[in-house]
Amino acid sequence: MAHSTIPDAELLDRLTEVFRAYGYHGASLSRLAAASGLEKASLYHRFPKGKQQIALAVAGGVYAWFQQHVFNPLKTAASTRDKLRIVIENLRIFYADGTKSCALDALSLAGENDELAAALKFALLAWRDAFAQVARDSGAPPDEAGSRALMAIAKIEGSLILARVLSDPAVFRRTLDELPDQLTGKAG
Amino acid sequence: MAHSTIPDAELLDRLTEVFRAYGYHGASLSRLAAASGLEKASLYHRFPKGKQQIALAVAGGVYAWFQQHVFNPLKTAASTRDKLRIVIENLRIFYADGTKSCALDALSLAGENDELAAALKFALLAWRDAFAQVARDSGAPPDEAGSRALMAIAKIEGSLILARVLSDPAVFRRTLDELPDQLTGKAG
DNA sequence: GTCTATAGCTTGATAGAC
DNA sequence: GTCTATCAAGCTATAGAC
Repeated sequence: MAHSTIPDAELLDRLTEVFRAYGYHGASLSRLAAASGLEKASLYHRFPKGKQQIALAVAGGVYAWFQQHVFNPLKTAASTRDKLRIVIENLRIFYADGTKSCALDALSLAGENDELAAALKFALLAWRDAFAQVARDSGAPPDEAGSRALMAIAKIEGSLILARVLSDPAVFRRTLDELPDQLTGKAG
Repeated sequence: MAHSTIPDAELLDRLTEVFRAYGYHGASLSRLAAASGLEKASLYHRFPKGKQQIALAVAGGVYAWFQQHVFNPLKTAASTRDKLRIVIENLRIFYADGTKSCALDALSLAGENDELAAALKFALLAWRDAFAQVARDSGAPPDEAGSRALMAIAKIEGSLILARVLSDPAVFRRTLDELPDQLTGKAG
């Protein structure tokens, strides 16, 4: 991609925003082209298999972001409190304080797209495992830790829907505030 | 089947399923026609303003269902425990044990559609108020009751996304199991 | 009230110039 | 690597027969 006028990372970011805002079916090639600043034919040059490949790249990009800003920080030797403070701040940034949807939600109504569905499932399981480790560190048994992690993720996902419908990020903010207690078991 | 009129309620149910399965943009007139058994022109006879009107009717139908099977049961004089048992069973039915999406989620990425957005917000606030009353009945102050209600709804919505991505309804089931404690404050 | 047929636009995708 | 131009198929929506 040496001669590209727009860097790959920047391009992927812009494409991601379209999928998060409109969902899989609503993210048309026209919208993707307009948002990226490229023409449709140029998008096909970079993603020869078209929209499915773009969606898969978006899912992969989001996974990579989470790996760097959520999963990896939780694996350091820092205290649970310090790690969670960083991760919560990063989640606040990723979801733009509750104003942007989760890619997991936006992409999971794609219909016939097994590869994408598998990628979303893989990413979600990695997220669960990262959160579950926090629960284990605070004394939860393995299966309880996994359930607690999934519940915490469910609250985040759900609060983003509510923030969207209500045009009010308050529920999302409270969810992030409660995340430490949620994972460490001080609340159900 | 040809030339036989379909009852309004049955028709609305089938249209609703398409929106819940594919989202607003993915629910094309062709899919709506195929699922309803009517031709596109017949759908326009019943909904002259087209897809926007269908989506609005779907939102209204879901609201009516919730009013009858969730909001009203919570207003009876029965015990909190008994009321919640009924409501939880009805939610399990509506979401088909976690295999069907929430209309709130599926319709809220519609883009430019202020009327639909307002209807979704209205329905969600009614749901919040119904759950909040349960929290108040168990001693929560008004604003805490409202927050607790929204959190409970967020968990339901989020667990449906997770169930969809994981193809596993376990998280949704656990969310429903925890709903009574969630609302009455025995868990955060 | 439902149908067939079709209009006009948008979609995902391709060909070929530069 | 990006562009203009184009295609067939799909889209929302309409007209008019029965």
